[in-house]
Amino acid sequence: MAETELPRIEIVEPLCAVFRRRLKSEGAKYTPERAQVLDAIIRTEGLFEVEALIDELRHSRQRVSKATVYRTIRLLLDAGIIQRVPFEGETDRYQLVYGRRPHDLIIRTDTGEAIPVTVPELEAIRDRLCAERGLRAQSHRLHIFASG
Amino acid sequence: MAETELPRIEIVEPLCAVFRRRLKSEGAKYTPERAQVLDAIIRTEGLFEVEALIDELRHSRQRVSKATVYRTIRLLLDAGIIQRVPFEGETDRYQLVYGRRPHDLIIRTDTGEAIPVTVPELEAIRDRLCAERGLRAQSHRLHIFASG
DNA sequence: GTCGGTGCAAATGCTTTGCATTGAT
DNA sequence: ATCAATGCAAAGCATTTGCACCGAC
Repeated sequence: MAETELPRIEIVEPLCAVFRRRLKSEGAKYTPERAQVLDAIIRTEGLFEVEALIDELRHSRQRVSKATVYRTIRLLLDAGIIQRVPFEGETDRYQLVYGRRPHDLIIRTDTGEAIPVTVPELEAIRDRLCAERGLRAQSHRLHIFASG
Repeated sequence: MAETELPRIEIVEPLCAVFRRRLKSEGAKYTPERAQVLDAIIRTEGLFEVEALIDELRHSRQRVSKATVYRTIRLLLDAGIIQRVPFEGETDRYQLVYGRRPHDLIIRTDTGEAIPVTVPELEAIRDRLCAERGLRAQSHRLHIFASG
């Protein structure tokens, strides 16, 4: 399952099914609120902030409270479906990662826009650097700051 | 000035002088409290958290209030002497960067230790990625998470 | 005496939590 | 009935800010 090709792999199974299965496996429920949160995230391009998500959901048919949004985000993190992307000083953003390569980012310093990119050779580099020091690489994060 | 050799350049001038000059240039003062904060940071190995810095300073001869620590950190950031390193979910850490190459880091998830590394080929990669999109790369940051 | 700097305590803003209620099986 | 999920409001934290006081030039 997953994690094979380059920029983005074929997702053979809808994300909501992945999430539902995950929840079921730990005795939790796939509720309308949780579905609503996941849907809103899937509709998102690139990074999102929790506040934007909450706004988005405010106008959705199934109202979802702020507390539930935060709780669902934690579940999605634990499930490996989304990933937190820390920003300096600013509030954390999140992005979908399930079935995708972990994103590297180009962040435009003029517009603030974050452009996901994939740098395949980075994994070899990082593994080598860690191996040289007797460590095992777990993940990495590359932020490139640029302007137009 | 500075910014030349690889892992770390010779610093011809003490950091406190750099800071003092910077402050003077904007009509601000190099106070004992600010000196104390900078000293504590210099004594630090690698990354530090604000809370640890405050603790450290609590036992120093010149007491420094929490507010002043935060205010001084902002000044040091603006001066390019330290850099904020965001961590997922956790509170931000900081590190000295003045007179050093922008660090790439291996961060040990087991011990919290931050190991500066330099990945020369990264600059070519980042320039290429930006050029492909009509952008100009300014800087980058690579954090590799690993454990022993 | 004018300015900036400091410490304190209060305020802020994001996130989490306690608790009573609700809903599904 | 049981067990988890929800919404709300309150609590928690790290950080920032307002303000009165202090010290250097």
